[in-house]
Amino acid sequence: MQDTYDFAAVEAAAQRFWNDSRAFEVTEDPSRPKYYCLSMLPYPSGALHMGHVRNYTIGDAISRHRRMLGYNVLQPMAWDAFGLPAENAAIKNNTAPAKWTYANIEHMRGQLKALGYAIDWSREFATCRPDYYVHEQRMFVRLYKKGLVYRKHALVNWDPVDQTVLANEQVIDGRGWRSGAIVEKREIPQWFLRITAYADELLRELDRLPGWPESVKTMQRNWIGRSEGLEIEFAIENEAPVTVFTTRPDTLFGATFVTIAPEHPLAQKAAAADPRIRAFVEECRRGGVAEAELETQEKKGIETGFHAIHPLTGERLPVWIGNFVLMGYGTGAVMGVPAHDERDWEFATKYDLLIRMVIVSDAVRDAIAELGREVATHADPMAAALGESQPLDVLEAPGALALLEEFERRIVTEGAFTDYGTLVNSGEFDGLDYRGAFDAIAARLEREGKGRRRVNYRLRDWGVSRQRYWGCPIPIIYCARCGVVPVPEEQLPVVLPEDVRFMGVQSPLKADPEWRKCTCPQCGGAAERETDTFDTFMESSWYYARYTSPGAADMVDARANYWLPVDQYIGGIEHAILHLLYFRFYHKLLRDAGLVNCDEPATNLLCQGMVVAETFYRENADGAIDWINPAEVEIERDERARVIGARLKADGRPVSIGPTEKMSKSKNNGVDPQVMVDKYGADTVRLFSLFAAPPEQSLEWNEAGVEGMARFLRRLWREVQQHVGSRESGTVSGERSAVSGESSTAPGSQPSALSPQQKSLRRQIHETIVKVSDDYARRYAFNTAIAALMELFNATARFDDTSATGCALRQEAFEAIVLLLAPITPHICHALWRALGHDDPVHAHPWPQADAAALRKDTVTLAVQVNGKLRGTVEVAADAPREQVEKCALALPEAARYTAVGTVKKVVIVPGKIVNIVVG
RNA sequence: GCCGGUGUGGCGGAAUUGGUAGACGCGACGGACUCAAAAUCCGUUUCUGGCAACAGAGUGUGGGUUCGAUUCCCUCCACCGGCACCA
Repeated sequence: MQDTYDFAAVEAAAQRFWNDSRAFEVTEDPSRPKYYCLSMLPYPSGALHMGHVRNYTIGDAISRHRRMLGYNVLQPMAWDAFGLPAENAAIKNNTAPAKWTYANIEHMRGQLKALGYAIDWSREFATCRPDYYVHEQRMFVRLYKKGLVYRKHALVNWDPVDQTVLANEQVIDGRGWRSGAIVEKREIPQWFLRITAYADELLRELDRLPGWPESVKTMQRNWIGRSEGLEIEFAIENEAPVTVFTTRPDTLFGATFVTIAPEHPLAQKAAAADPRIRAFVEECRRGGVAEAELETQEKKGIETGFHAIHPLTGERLPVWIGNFVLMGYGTGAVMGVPAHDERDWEFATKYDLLIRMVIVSDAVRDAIAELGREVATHADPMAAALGESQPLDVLEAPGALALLEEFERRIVTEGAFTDYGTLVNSGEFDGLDYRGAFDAIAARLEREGKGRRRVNYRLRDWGVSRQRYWGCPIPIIYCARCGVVPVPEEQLPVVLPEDVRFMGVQSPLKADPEWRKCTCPQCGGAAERETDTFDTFMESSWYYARYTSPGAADMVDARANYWLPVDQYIGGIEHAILHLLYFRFYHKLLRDAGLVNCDEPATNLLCQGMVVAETFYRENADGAIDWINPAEVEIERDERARVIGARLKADGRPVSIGPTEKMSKSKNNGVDPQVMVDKYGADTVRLFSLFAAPPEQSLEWNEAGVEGMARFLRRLWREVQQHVGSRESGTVSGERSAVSGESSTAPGSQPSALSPQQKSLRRQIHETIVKVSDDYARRYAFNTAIAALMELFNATARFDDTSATGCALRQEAFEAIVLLLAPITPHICHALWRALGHDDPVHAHPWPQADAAALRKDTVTLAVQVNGKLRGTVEVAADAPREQVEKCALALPEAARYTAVGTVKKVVIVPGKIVNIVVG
């Protein structure tokens, strides 16, 4: 055993042991319970960042804990290797995306291995390899044949200068990131997966995922956005009718205009006839397609000159074009009900359109009903007494009209009334509530053939086409004679050429006149391949399944049903909607293809928070901001330890302190995990990652905190070493503890023989086992588990009993600490466990069990409150009767002082917790 | 704009089912060791008043429920994540 803690040697030795013994390679074993612990796979961006370290450290702690509990644990790793950054790097450095990506993978694999994760590396793969994506192409072809794939036109961001499609991320303030040109919307043909066919199941199954965070389920529910409403047809004078969808048919009589999308055929027609309208439609093309951009832009419109006929009143309503109506959503047209819709109200107010109230609030209805009752009492006392007055048939009642007019005036001047209420100004439907009006209006429109009930989803089909090179080729062939032909399965994969030269912004696939040339599988004539590639969400939607079946001829084989579903999935909250919805959708596709037999891919989900750090900056003379890395800065404090400033170490001059933000290149506040591992060791980095915050919260990286963790591990090493040294020197005989389960002469076997101090330490050991076990298994609260282990360690270090029993207790305490800490800091625990005299490796040792006898308490401490305010504590026997507890509490001098001045009204006793004396 | 989340000492955080607010760590301060420094060890550390005993205040804001609220309900504010082509 070494005197001082040499983390580099300890970590290298442990990693060599795990590697040589293939400790974490697993196979299916029906005799043991399985546990599939999955962390989201990384994009190989070049270097590991702290977000990865956090994610994988959480997953590793969970995996190693489960392993010690006896589970057959699968923890795999792969590379989400297709994506935009590789193309950007290719343009910048003039290297092929493949070469860049593979080099990054090599480097990052080494970084992951240095962190000591218990990963089964034999299952590793990169998603950019043909033997991975061939399965994705085959699935696409099968889905095409099933009718779950289709092609349609959809809007993209178009950079008119670079002549290329831009990702939303590449549109900054409405301009292309490279060219600076104002981005336009452009419609191009694209491939879609019919996720909406699964919308209902994706929604319903959320209720059967108790292990997923409520917040994620709520976000997914809202994203799917199931709504029941009516499709209503508005006839247009001299033109084809326009169909709108509404969830508020009860407000139909309040419709005073119709708004259509700029891309709507009717809008196109209007634009052709009127240059002013053409200019407006043209203006609507400016800017990108991101929803956040569309929803925050100023609502604008123009009148088309067309008129719609209200389906029930026959009234002529003006047809407007609105920039907030989107062709891709619903029918591309909405009815304008300004009195009862926020957005329509704004639009009507801006363009001076009619606002007609057709719903009144319950408060107004009740007030009018009250007036009506008064009138009725005179006219027909009997009916009034029976409550038969029809509230809205009594508008003649004095004051009723005034109430209505006042309500309408408030709507017109202050804003729409969007709650449910009672119908007015709606002909035969007056007096009905929302539900009644919905049904009655639906019935009438259906009878007259002017509308139908419809369930609508906010969820749109998944557009999978990308006009990029570095992705999986879409296996489709276009033939002049046969049209669209999927590539036959036996001709797959369609291989993406990796040895390409990147010139400018265009995809090498599209630039190469040869690659696309092929023969039509149907007629044998000359044809062309699709040059678009898949959205990279495709690869990350089924990788979890591939891990279970390395080398399988199909996507997966029978092994998938041993491992799936994933027992614990861990990843960033930023994936709450898109990735996790596609992941669930794809699993259902696998199930319906007969490849797996469960309904959901993951039973438990943990979303970890971001890793953040302080930012520091200096403003240049020209107003530009230089962001300075926290590692280069020194903090200044006042006498109360408050931060008052910061200086650059290099020049000693002050820098400004910015907000604490997510680690990023742009704010230069990233901390390189590699630097931390080199300086402090993997165990210290892992320990800090789990200690500084609970997994779901954001984690603030702070190097002083890291040093604290290193200090703790050094102390642990030293104390265990001293304990082992004193034991070996013969001061005491080498006893084994109850914790490791290997002894019959443990202190636990004669509890009555223990001194109060010994009893107290032994209780703390076993209380810690209970608490830490719960923190691991139920709460994933590694921060509090570590805190409890630190407390136990501090108590053990202070415990200076040199008797044989004392030494045995120390052994018991250190064994507990090492076992309980092993999933978090596996390297040091691997070495210390050996030092404590064990031959089996700690990662394979059973998780410790608490001894119930050690937990037993004779007395309890109760807090004594007077009127809810703490005044002292009393110590009573654990089984003391209520009367005695009350007597002790009232006898407490601090309490008696208050009870003396007033009378005791009540004494609340919560057994084992508090006594609250209520004094009046 | 819409959806979801968060807010507690100087800082990160704890308080698990409505029951002693501030565990654990960092920082700061005082002390020991040292020629000195680093490292290490011991102690103090929510704020206000007080020599002290002690008293009062306190979990983003304002209100409510309760014997008792960081925890439950309502209002407002600030910040963070997502918004379908970043991954």
